[in-house]
Amino acid sequence: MLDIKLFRTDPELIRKNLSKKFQEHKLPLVDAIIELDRQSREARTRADALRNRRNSLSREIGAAVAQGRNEDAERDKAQVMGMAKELADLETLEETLAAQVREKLMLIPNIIDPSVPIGRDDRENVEAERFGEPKAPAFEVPYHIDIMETFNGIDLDSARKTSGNGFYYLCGDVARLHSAVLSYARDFMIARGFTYCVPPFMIRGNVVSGVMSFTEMENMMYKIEGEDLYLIGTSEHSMIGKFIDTILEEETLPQAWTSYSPCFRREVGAHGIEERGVYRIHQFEKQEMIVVCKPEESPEWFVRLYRNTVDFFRSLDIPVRTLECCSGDLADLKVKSIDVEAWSPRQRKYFEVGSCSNLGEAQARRLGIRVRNKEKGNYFAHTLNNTVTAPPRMLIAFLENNLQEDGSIAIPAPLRPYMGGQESVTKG
RNA sequence: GGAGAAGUGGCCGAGUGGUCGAAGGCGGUUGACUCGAAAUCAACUGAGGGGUUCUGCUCCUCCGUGAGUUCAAAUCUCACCUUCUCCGCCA
Repeated sequence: MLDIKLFRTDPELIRKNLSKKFQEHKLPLVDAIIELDRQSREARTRADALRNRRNSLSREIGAAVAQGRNEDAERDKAQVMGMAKELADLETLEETLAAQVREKLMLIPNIIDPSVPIGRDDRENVEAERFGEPKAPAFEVPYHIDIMETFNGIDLDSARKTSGNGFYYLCGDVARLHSAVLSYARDFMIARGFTYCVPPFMIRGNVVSGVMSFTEMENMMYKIEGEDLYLIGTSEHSMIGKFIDTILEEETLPQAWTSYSPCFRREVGAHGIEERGVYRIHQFEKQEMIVVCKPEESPEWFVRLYRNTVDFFRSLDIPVRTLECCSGDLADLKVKSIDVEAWSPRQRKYFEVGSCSNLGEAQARRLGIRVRNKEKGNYFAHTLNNTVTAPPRMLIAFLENNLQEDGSIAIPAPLRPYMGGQESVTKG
């Protein structure tokens, strides 16, 4: 969501940005917004004048009544009532116009960072950097579910029976690996100065509609029957929601949080739930990071955030690369976004394990997350978020990359304390 | 689940129809005093928006949300939302 003032001062910037994002069909909206805003202000100015007149007359009536000048009071009352209709009509107009402006404003994408590569869709995303040599073992790497099954580590049949497709039972060492990865990720982020947080796993409807669009809400969120509560799709929802309609003291910034939560996603209209696998599922767990900071610091934080994920995966000996999201693939709210992808020795390609986004002030503007500043006036904070790791999916990369020829799984040193000191997991 | 109470500025808290955007206190900023932001004293200190001859002036809106009564609503009426306390139940 952009500042309406930008439409008054620099509409050309908005138009160019639309072209970069291949959303030329929204160009007429810009002129529509400018015109509606003009009408809106005009209505407001006229209504303000009438309200001013009404207020001063009301004060006079008060004084007249107090002094027993009833004729004066009655005369002024008649005057106020005489303009009541006009004012009521104007106020309706004000509301209608303001709502129209807001509605259209929501459709205009955020101004993207100059560094974002121009492209139409995800096929034009650009590889930025590789970390670690992609592994190509001499032996065949099985499908991740098959690897898990050799350890009796997954039971999808039972999960389908109890919960349906898109759920899983993780068992034994695989379940322990899952928890170990999360615990390690938590400590990894704490060591880097982030504050650990376990947030609510359900949030109210008004928070949901604040943090995402209506279609996103329909496609992602599970609603609790009979309650105004939704299961979170990521802890970012509760973590950012925590700041809704607050004015932060400047010295409390930056706020760097790492949060844990289960995540629930309906995945309607997405790519569907994977039949056999834990790549895309209805329920998973995730260690997340979010940052609320001053505008001038957000580009620097963006780099720090995705580097955390890269370093985390590298510490587990998993090769990764970063993929720059191109202009056309970038969600409307985002200024810049980069995916972290892990290497799959089985598929011999990288696949997404995390996504880092800088939302600029767009999210903060929408949610009313401001920073107090007496000299310059209060301003909107910048918000960012990034995945540390989401284990069911990251386990795919973990198992494939650490699989030994004898079928055992090597446990990289940093993870061993969380696995009872084991150096490897073997078939039992 | 049952009963009761309450929602006011960064925080606490007064305010039951007109000069109330709102007493008082805390916190904060600035100044005086001082070796010293320890104490004391003084001034200032909510948010959003419009207009403008623009770093000033001015106007409008906001006291949980929405509707209503009235010339006029923080204050009266109705509905809703939320929170708290006690009892019951339970990890």
